[in-house]
Amino acid sequence: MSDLLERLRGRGWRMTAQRRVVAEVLEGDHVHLTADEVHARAVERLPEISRATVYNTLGEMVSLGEVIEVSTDRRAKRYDPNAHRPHHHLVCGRCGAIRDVHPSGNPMADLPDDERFGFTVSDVEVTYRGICPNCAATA
Amino acid sequence: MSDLLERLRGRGWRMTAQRRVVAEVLEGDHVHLTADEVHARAVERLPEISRATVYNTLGEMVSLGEVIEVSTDRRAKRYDPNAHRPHHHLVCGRCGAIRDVHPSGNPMADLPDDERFGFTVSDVEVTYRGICPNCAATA
DNA sequence: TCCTACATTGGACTCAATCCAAGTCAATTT
DNA sequence: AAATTGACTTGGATTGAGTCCAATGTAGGA
Repeated sequence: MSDLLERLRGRGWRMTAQRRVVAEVLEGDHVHLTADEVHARAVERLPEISRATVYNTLGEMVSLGEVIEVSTDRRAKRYDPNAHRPHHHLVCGRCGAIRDVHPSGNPMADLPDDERFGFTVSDVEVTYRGICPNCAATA
Repeated sequence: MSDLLERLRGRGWRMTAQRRVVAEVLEGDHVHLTADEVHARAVERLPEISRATVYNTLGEMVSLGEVIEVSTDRRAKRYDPNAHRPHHHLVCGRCGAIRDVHPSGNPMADLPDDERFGFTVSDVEVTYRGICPNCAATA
């Protein structure tokens, strides 16, 4: 069931009720919750969990590489448990909805040496922006 | 001289000392200043200019399409006057330095229809991340 | 020159996130 | 099973970036 939880346990992560609940809340595909949304859902299962703990826990999952931090706009960061398969994001500019996408092509290979300015380039992030069908209907 | 200033004037933009100074501060290539940095430099020329005005003015230049807002991390937004030529960004994860880059390839064409989820996709942003030579030396 | 619609100001406010010192607890040790 | 202890949690204060707003100033047209 809890894929993420299993992965975390497998890393010898110290388990607490709070951490378990946060991990459970993050299960699923196309899940991109903000810290506040995670907190709201966590509170349903564990009423006394604090915001600080949610922030701490999410931050650690990110450090462990089991969750990806997605910052597509100036609003709150979103947390994506889909860390096992490389992917990019498609974002609705109106409501902020996010979908995981897997474009063809290899943008890393598209950056010529003479445009690297001596940087050690380690990562590329591609963000597609547009309007989701839902917002388009409510234009 | 001031390319940006000319473009803005040409659009019938009401000119004030504050707006002129902000436009002047933004001249150049690979310029990616934060609002606060723009304010600091503007104050040197016009001591009484306020932060609010810098924010307002930058915001308007962005609406006019003459300046691009670059938000590559959770730190302050940066403002890029290079709005005439499409480009992407290479960012140093350590110090936040930014370079404009022009990768080959067309990421827009790389997103298959069945991965668009009904969105009207209007834009793609590619962000390369790494470490700049300067930070690499000071490892 | 006068007028007025638009621009500027600075201080209060918001929102997301981080910090911190005190209290709590999971897991190891005895 | 109890003691131990270093890691985890808490909530309130704080930070940082940015926005808002009512009062004041001014560019540019008549």
